[in-house]
Amino acid sequence: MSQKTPQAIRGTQDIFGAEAEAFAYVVETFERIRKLYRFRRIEMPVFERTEVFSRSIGETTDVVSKEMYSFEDRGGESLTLRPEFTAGIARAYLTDGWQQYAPLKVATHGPLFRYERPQKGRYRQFHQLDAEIIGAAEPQADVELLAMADQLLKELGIAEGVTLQLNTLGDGNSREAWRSALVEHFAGVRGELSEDSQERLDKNPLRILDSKDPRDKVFVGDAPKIDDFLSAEAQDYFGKVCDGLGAAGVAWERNPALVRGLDYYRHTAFEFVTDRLGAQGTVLGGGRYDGLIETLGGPHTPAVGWAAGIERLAMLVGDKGEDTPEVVVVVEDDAFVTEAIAAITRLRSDGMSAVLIATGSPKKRFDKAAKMNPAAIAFVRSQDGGPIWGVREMREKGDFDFALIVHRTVAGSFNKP
RNA sequence: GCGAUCGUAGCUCAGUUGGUUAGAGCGCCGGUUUGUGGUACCGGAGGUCGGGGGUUCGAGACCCCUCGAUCGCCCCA
Repeated sequence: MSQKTPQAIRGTQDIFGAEAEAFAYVVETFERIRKLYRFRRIEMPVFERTEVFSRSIGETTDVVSKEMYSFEDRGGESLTLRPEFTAGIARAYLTDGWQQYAPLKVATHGPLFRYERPQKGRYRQFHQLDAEIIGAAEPQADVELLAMADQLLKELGIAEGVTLQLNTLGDGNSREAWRSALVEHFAGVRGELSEDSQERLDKNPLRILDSKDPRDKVFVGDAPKIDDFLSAEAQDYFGKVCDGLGAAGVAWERNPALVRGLDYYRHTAFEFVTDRLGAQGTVLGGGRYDGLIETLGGPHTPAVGWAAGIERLAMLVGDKGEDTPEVVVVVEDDAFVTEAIAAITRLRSDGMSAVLIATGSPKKRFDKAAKMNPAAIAFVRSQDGGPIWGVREMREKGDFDFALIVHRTVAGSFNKP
């Protein structure tokens, strides 16, 4: 290990080869699906004023104080690398006049940053797909978003082993009533809870529900259920979401312990989870955040959205492998490099992927060419002082004579022989 | 922030209870043979064994510190 080479920043990744192909495959599939559902593409800044995130998330949480990449710019302004998409999009909705397009369906993807300890499927710079519907209060919006997520996972070929867990947090009042009941329930057995959960009881009681500690699980089973606190409207809303999912053919299961840590979440909450990624099982998650836009100083605006970790999806997708070239052009005699460059240019213009090999001994050049497993190898050598082309077909490429096509192209002749 | 495991050539790894000039495969470079060519053979470059300190006659192996990686806890917008 050289002393002088700077190390990559902890939690960042250099993605290469088959992994990069899998990553691109995820993004390309998302782009295709998002158009099917008519979500409009947006590009967002990677950093915002810190308050965009701190106000929406809540000043007090650990999330804001410890887990954001915040820094001061030269003017003394506190800025933060985006830890999520939603807050920035909500800000743009207000500052860019996007309210005129409501209900607005938007999609984007890109890097996000969180100051966390890296582990499997978890990085400091990571990447997400994101889809939001802003200004739509009806349950159909939730359904459409979930149907899109479901189709995405299916088309990525990873739906097997991934399940949609669904819950409702109810409206503001339902949620509050449930929360107090939970606090009361757990406070009664406080001393028997894990240390972590005793702290959660004060800071974030809903989170006790998904504690991994067996000491807590004992009391989670008979904890109050949200269903007993839902208002008639909230119950009706959730019912319509469930019905819609049924109509859309989206399979799901109820998880009454699925919660959100932040107060602006209402009604629908969901996660697509797998057990194939160790401790980081959530592959796509989201919910309705009717309270968010108000925290940024906007009017009450219902909205719902989800985000999905690209590297987690890419891990499930598995190796996509890199394409092999269609043609490898081997320069056997260095006198004809120019001809080879002209020829490979024609190949590429005609839509064939091609690589040029012109280093090493002639023998090694052919070895290298063969190793790339191309459909054909084209080679130029000297004969009577001039260049002469040869083509060798390495594998079948359909019902046409690929070698002949390549030969015509490299030789610069498009006439019939 | 906490815990466990790990850190030997570009990559994947060997390296016996601490004992001579630290090895293999792949890759890379060169060559031989084959003379229209993927698989054979020979050779070469490349490592202060993550870094620092300590124990010892002697440390890649043992101890401490440090950095990094992996996985997990916390947190998860």
